[in-house]
Amino acid sequence: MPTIDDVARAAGVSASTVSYVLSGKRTISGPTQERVRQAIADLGFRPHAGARALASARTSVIALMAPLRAGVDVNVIMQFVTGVVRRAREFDHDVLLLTQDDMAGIERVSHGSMVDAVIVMDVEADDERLPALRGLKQPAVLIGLPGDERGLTCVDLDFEEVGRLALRHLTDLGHRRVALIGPPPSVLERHTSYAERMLRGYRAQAEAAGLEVLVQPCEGTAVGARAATLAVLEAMPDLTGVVVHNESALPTVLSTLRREGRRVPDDVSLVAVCPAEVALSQSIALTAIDIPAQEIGGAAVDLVMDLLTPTPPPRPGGAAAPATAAAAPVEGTDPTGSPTGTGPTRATVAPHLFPPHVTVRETTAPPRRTPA
Amino acid sequence: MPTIDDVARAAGVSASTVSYVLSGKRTISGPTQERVRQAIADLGFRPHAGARALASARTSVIALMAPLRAGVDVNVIMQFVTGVVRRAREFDHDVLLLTQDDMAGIERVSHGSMVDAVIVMDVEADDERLPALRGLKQPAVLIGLPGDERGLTCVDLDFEEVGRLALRHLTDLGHRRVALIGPPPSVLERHTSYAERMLRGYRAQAEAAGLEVLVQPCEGTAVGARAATLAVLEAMPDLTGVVVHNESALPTVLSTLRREGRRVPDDVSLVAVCPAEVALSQSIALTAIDIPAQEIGGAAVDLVMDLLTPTPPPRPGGAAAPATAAAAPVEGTDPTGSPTGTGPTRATVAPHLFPPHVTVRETTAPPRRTPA
DNA sequence: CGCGGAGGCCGAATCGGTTCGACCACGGCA
DNA sequence: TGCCGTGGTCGAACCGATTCGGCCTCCGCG
Repeated sequence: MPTIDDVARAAGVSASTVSYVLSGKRTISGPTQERVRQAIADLGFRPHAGARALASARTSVIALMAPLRAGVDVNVIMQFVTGVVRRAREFDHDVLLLTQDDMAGIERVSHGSMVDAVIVMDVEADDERLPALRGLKQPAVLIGLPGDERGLTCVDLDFEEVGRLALRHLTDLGHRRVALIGPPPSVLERHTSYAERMLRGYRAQAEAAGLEVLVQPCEGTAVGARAATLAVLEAMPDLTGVVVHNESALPTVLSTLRREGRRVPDDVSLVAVCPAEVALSQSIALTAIDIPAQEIGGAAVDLVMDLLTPTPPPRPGGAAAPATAAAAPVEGTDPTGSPTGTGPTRATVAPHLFPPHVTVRETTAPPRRTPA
Repeated sequence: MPTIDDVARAAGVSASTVSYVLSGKRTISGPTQERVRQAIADLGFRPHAGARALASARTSVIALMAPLRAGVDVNVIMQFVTGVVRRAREFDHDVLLLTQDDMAGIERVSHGSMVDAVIVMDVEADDERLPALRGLKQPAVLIGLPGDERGLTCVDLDFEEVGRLALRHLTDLGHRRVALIGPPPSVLERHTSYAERMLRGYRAQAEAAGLEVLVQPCEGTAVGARAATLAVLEAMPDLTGVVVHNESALPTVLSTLRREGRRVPDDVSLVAVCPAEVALSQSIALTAIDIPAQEIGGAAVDLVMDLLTPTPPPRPGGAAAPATAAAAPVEGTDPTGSPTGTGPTRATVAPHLFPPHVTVRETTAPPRRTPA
């Protein structure tokens, strides 16, 4: 493994010059750059990550805490994960994967200076990790929305709106007898952020519309899903619409409805809340509010990068911000160029929420008029 | 962030003493150790990972290449991943996640000295990454079995035996008309190691038993699985047994059989090849050859640690090997204490193959006598 | 009583980069 | 012609650990 000194020698320059060629932090003449780059290529030089981290206090690694908790669909988790990894790579960063949901992992990699930042998934309403996260020397970004997000940066789909929208789509079609098949009890008991928010929005919308609300938690197993579907059918025999917020249950919900003689969408309309891939891999293409998991993961990385770039001193005659290329959702403060001063250390920016959309596929239709 | 010097000062010793207390590589007196540990606790000292990597040439990080390829079930991948992460943590190591399947990622982290070793998943029969892997300065462990594993360390379930065993279980029960619903075409076209090996074993066993072999590739989607099931039923209407080696297809295969009037296991027996969790979360508990994905992932880490511990010079009067606590499968050369000399740099050790077992649950039974 | 050896600790070199201050040469301007 | 500014490069300090050689002390033994 050649070192920077080897490169310097080969190029006939000093080590610092090589470093500056690499980082671009000082101007180096064209010919010199050329020689240096050539030497780097010839020798196959790759800077030693540890040495770099030691000297620059930057590791080019971000930690991703993706706890595999009971009740959360692995497919969805992996969507987030790949979104994060992909986007991180575009910023020349790697991802250290933490799967334990305790704080110890975070503290270890943080205090040990193994990472530049932390992204945390599966946030709960009153997450115990919050205070520790706030105390980190590295910035932290949450995927999800805890009850108190002060001092933290958050990004997620706007699940409250998801709840409203899902129901509204059905009522707009004319459905009045609707049930929600939700996440597993364990997820709710944990007060998982997305589940509670979705539920809140759904309930609010239902009450506003004067509908009876029927909410049925549901295990992700086949038997659990079957039981939940039957329970809903029994509690509301005249139901014509279902919202399903539970990826693992979808196949069984679908087949159970069928077995019970309810055709989809003729007899009952179904709108799912899940990633598009999941909606499309079912026995029938699901009308759904797609969870853009990959995008959200990517957005989390964008936020990390924002937090990592030293706040550009707000000089008015600005060469633009160094192109973080953040395709941020339309929300919160304007991504580029803060309107006025940078504000109180950007700690109070609004959470970045992606607006949800209904994608109509093959499982929703107006209720049949006959029973009316 | 306190440094080792701060600790040394607080404890009234030199920095090297602190280091030796931490590493245990030299004897330090009891009282001194006590003072040092106290100082560490008081200050909340955590060694700087970069500095440590620089000085010791060890990062305590291992790279895991887990490409998310079309056709491989995410649940299974994640089982491996968590197995790796968990076991790595037991050895005080962290995991850097690579999801691209190109070699660039590996080379980057390897040459940059970001990791101590590499674990590679989803190996193909003639994997193009092999030569590069052999050239790495860090050890590499494959989960899977390429055609030519010389110079590489491999671990996996013995999928050839899986193929034989699955079929044998059915024939032992008396079934003679059996079909295999396999992985998606894309997986086979890539010559994915596990798929080909399973198929080979299955074919061999079928021929040995003089059975007609019917193999049906199958997409992981609901429509794909339905199509595959119907195809098999049409090609072999009198079939009484199915082997399914395709996690994502299982729910639909099951429901399709049912819809076609074939009761499981009364009319047709089904044995799956999948992780136990998957077998148990179906509408009926599947008789299956469980893929111990977590264990295999853990075993990969064990192998990494073996490769990482400097080969204990084979002195006969041995204090035992430093307890890597490897629960290795019963295979290959004896894990501890090589029978004779350490052999040619352990490059030629046999691949570590886990022996498969059939776990009988509720989907297999003898064929009904009536049609005979 | 003297010597050898082991136990326990320290000092300094080292790992491989980054970064700041300084230096040099050259061009423009007065 | 002299001075200043600037673009381009170098040298050296520094980041925070690990590790090797050496030194001192104390004990045991002859």
